[in-house]
Amino acid sequence: MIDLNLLREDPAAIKASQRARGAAESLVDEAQSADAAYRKALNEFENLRAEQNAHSKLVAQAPKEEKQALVAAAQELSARVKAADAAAGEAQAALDKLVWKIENVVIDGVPEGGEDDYVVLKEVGTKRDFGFEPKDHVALGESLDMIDIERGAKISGSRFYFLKGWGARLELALMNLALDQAVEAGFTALITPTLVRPEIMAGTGFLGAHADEIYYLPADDLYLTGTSEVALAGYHRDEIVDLSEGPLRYAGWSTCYRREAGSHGKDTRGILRVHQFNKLEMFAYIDPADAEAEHARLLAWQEQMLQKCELPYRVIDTAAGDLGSSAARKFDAEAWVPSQQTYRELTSTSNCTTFQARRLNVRYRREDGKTANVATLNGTLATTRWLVAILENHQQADGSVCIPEALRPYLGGATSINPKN
RNA sequence: GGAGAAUUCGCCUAGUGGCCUAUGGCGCACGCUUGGAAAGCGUGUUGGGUGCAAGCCCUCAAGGGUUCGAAUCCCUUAUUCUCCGCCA
Repeated sequence: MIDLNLLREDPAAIKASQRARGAAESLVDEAQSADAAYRKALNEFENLRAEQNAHSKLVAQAPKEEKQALVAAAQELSARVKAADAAAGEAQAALDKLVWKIENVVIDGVPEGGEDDYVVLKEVGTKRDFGFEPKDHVALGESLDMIDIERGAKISGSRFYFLKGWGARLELALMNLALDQAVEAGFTALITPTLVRPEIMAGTGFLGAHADEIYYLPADDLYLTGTSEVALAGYHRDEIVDLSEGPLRYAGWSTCYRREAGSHGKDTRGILRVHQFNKLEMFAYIDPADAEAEHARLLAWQEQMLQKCELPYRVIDTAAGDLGSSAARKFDAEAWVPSQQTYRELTSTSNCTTFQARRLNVRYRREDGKTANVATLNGTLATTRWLVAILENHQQADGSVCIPEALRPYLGGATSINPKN
């Protein structure tokens, strides 16, 4: 949620952000008056409560014969306190409802507009001139016996698959390469729960507009997470974390589950868009003043991984309207996919500033001893989707796939994956 | 799945309806003492809300309830532990 102080002091900034996102500006005015009403109601309740507390002391100390009269007065006061309490509670609920609808305030420089209004920040690497008709990852996965989509569908339905042989090994190699890089950079490795309680799902903002993207287990009232970000963000919920030795950085590995409810007919071929995949996610808790610098670092680590996998890619600055509600800025790195002659997202990194931490109540102690909300940031370091780009970009004319050097130590030193016959 | 016990400040702990504006210890911080340290002594030490401020309000796992008044009584939920049962 947004900072209420900002709502009081600089509502114009929030309005500008809402405008850039194409979201309702009127929410800001509504929230402001709800805030004023809440504070008024709270004040009335607190004054009455103070009166009641004082009166209660009189009752306790009064001699027996006076007690009855005092209690009678207290009863009447008690009723008024109860009413004021209820009114304040309602005012707060009304305020919360409005405030929760306001999305994070975008950072200056984020392009305005929607999905197609991104700005390309850079293009790195060269797209290969194959000199032959490159196969797509489905054909490669099949001929190299790495990806079995048919049997995936037989077992679990569409958008499921088996990774087999070199496919399974390549996936684990990729995850291990990413994990080792993260650990070397100072991240703490975490394997996270993938089933979480409703309040964690809601707290991380995933139960909002995209609730139908999420698998839910009604018998247990648990949600399957679409990213370990959920568990990583919830990890320090209701805590005052120690940032005196620098930011807390976690590298969370988990399987991710997504219903892909809104994408029927989109990317139906192959493993580009699937219901279940693995992901290594970076997550940082940091002093808000350092958040933008950390965002740049996360992006740099992502680029490092892409370069280790020897993939041509570009980096885009996502437009305001295409940001998640928690993100104040988002960079995506997209790898070139030869069979589609287009760039496809392999990583995404969001700076959530204090928005997510405020909702999850994660704070740190500042140098002046006061507590304040931390900033949280997240970013992908590897996912199953990377296999698509790796297979397609490194395929050879003879149908084999050359293994990027950085991955070889994780694959017993193998240099290429070859067809059986 | 069944039965029982527990949850109080970073940690341990006192507390069975008004004197709890929550006890004591450990730890931590600051001060005194010291050549310096330890010990000792003293002071401080949960967070949050609201207000220009003084202050006031909330916070004893969470949420409800009873009561003029709840850490304390009742209900629900969560978590932990013990025992029994079941089990890949």
